[in-house]
Amino acid sequence: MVVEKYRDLHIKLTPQRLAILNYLNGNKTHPSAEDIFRAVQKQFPTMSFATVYNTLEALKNKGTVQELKIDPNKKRYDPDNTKHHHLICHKCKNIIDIHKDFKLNLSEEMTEGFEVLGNSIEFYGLCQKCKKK
Amino acid sequence: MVVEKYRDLHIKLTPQRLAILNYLNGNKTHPSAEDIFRAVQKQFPTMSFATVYNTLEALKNKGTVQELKIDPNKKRYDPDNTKHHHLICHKCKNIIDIHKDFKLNLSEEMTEGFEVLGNSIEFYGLCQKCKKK
DNA sequence: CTATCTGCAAACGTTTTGCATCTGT
DNA sequence: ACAGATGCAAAACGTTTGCAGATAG
Repeated sequence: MVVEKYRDLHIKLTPQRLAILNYLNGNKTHPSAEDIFRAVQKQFPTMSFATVYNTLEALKNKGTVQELKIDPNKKRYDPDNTKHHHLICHKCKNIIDIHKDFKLNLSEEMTEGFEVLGNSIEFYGLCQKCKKK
Repeated sequence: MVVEKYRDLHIKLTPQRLAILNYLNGNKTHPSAEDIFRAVQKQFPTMSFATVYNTLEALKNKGTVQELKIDPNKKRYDPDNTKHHHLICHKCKNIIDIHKDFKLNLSEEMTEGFEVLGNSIEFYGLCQKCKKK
């Protein structure tokens, strides 16, 4: 059952939260808060944005969901917490995941004393559909 | 003189725009619209945000300035239009430029028909100051 | 039982817009 | 001369917050 799966998050599993978790589970569309809101609202007509953001905040803190900075106009969320990158279509803004580990070494002189802990790559291009037009 | 430098942008060079261009010229701080507004307001007390955004829009279209998606809360702008990446401090959000070209090849099967045109890398870490604390 | 969550509405910070006036080319 | 820029205020947009009532653990 679904509930079992999320027990170890140690957050209160309200029906609304379970609906959000189910919507996110395996979701590769990198939805915005509004996408999530709209999807869950079908099941819970009284659903509010406060609950969506509250839940996303909790999931971020647990490391279950990642906030993406890919879209300058709104935050988007990614339930895939394995290390991966993104390939984004310039035109339609569609995003696909790139599961590949790149070795990106920076020389000391470039980092100005920074301790480098991670990286995230955005690839840009045109998806098949947009290329044809 | 400064004006000469920007003639070939073929946009109207108003005093306000020249002030913005001067502020951006060689600027490595990746300023937000408000940073720009505040800086230019000192010279032009009647300066408005509309003018800042309008000018940034024009410069984006000319490829002179790049809009950064690094900060989820506000857009930041980068007048360096050479190919480079960014290293960002998790704590203080300070950004430094990384001028290095990485070869990032993606296999056909990964790109799902996308035509890959470019990439942008964000490195994350802790800057010297924040590391000490 | 109580710490936490929900839903509503109001507040917030950033960005965009409409419009009358002004100005660079 | 006139296309396009300015400045102001209002509106739009995504996100956050305060709070009273509800509920999971």
